[in-house]
Amino acid sequence: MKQKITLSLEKGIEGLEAKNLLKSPIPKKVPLSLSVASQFGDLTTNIALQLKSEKRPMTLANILAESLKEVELIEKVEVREPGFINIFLKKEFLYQVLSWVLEKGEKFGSSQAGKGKKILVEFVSANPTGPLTIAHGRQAALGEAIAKILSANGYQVTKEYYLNDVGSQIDLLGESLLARYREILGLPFSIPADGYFGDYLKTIARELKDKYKDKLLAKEKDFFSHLAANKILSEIKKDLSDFKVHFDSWFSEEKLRQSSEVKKALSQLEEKGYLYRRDGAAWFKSTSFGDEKDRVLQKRNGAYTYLAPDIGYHQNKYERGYHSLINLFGPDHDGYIPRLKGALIALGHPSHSLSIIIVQLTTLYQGKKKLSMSTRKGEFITLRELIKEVGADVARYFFLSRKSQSHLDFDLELAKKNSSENPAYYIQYAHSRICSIMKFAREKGISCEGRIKLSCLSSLKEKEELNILRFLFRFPYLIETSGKTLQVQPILSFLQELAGDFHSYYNKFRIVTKTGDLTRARLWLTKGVGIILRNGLSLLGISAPEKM
RNA sequence: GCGCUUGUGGCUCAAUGGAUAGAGCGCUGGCCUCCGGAGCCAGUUGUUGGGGGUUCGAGUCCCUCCAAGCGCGCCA
Repeated sequence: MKQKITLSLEKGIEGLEAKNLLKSPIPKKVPLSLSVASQFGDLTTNIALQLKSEKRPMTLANILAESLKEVELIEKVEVREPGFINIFLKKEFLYQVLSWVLEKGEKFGSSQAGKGKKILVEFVSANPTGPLTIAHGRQAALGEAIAKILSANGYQVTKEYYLNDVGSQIDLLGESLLARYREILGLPFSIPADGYFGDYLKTIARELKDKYKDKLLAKEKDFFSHLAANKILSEIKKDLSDFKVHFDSWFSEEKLRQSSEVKKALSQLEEKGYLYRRDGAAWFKSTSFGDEKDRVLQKRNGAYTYLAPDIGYHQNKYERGYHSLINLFGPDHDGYIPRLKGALIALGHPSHSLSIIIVQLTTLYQGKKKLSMSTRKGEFITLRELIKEVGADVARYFFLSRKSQSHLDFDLELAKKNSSENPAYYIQYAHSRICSIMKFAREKGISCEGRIKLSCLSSLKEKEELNILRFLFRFPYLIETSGKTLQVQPILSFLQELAGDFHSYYNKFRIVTKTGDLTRARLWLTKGVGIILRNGLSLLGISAPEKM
């Protein structure tokens, strides 16, 4: 539909050009967007305001509007000051949309726009040195939703977790566990100053004592590192699975380092002249790419810095056939972006092929009280505790209710409330209400299965009904936009609005009436809303319960 | 000091550069003999942190100041 209108607008513009009314070249794209309010029609274009001409925008708009009148399914075209062209679609078109929704069901809103292009989404990637925190939870919720949205747009998406299972943090973890082990055996112990003090290591130490007594004291430090990391990793996997987040791939830094990939990437950088040696260390010339200073890749003692294997890792992503990479990082990594991106550009990858989404921190509140967190000190609310307190759906709702680059204040007290004060249930309630209506109708012997009769839908005349139909029309465009902007939050707002309009509609009109055709039409409408709510919630990873 | 992010009713948040800045919570008053009251309806609450600029049009873009969070290692 949009295409048809765009086409005839383009024709109209060519017409203007032919009459020499334009001062600027014809724009490549004609902007056509969904109207912000129903009084402005269904679709809107501001093209007349964009064109440079001797004539007033209003004059141009009126000429262009004429060219649209021919298009089928357009009810009317209005031109409003200062030069908007508002397009009203025929009711028949909206009925058609509803029948598409019912026909396509859970596929409605999906498209093949991505043409199966391979995309890799990397997120969470928390070091296996402690339990997942709520900050990771926010990333998990967001990453999962982005992956689902991209899939719905026809991309072939892989979700990957980069596992920093080697390096100084892991060494510290091992030392910390050894210390706890000695502690529990009644031996003198000391935890490294920048080690891990959380109680979870005590728990592991206790298990070791119960199983092996003091026999492990002879083991190397590495033994404890591996043991602790593996143990914690399996907890992390369990937490994610409880949060309904599933990774397709776990990429081990240790295996990466064992391979020659890191070395290879560094020598490629050297070939291209972006690597030099100074003070016995190997430096990457990241200042060539806007970084504030050059960065060390290989230390004087021969060990890699964090950046080196990370370059190798990203190079490896490209080599695996992904030409579009999306990374979710915490805000503590934002200064890190120029050097990573710089390295990838140096290796010949286009700068737009890597999108980095910074997911800001979450501050947890207990009512008015702020709860502080630090993994190393062992003071934090874990993701597990959060899910236990409020449930996965509510946690997701709050995580996704703000755009990713904003700080999130998470009020535990509000989230725990099982009542109308908790906004998380609003959409779900609409969905279960719909299921309940459908059940009621079935029990009355009214069936709305089978083919939809478009003639029957013409009973939908109320402005509330037409308004809801417009929502259904907007849904596929919403998914499309979301796939481009990688913004998840607008989907939540949309569902919230749709649920709200449906609640109002329900209170004002009866769905199941005495008139057969009207009842069937309204049930179809109700069913359609249910499908959209379900599809939308599913993209967000929130369940759509039939009963609550 | 430098960089990134944020600043919108009492609170938590919306608003592809677009038309009258919207929701929820809170507060006040109403709504089930009938499809789920975790809902609905009405009312209340705004100099979009301050100041300049670009634009037909700015909460949105640019400059500047203020405030908050985070980051500025041969840590990861």
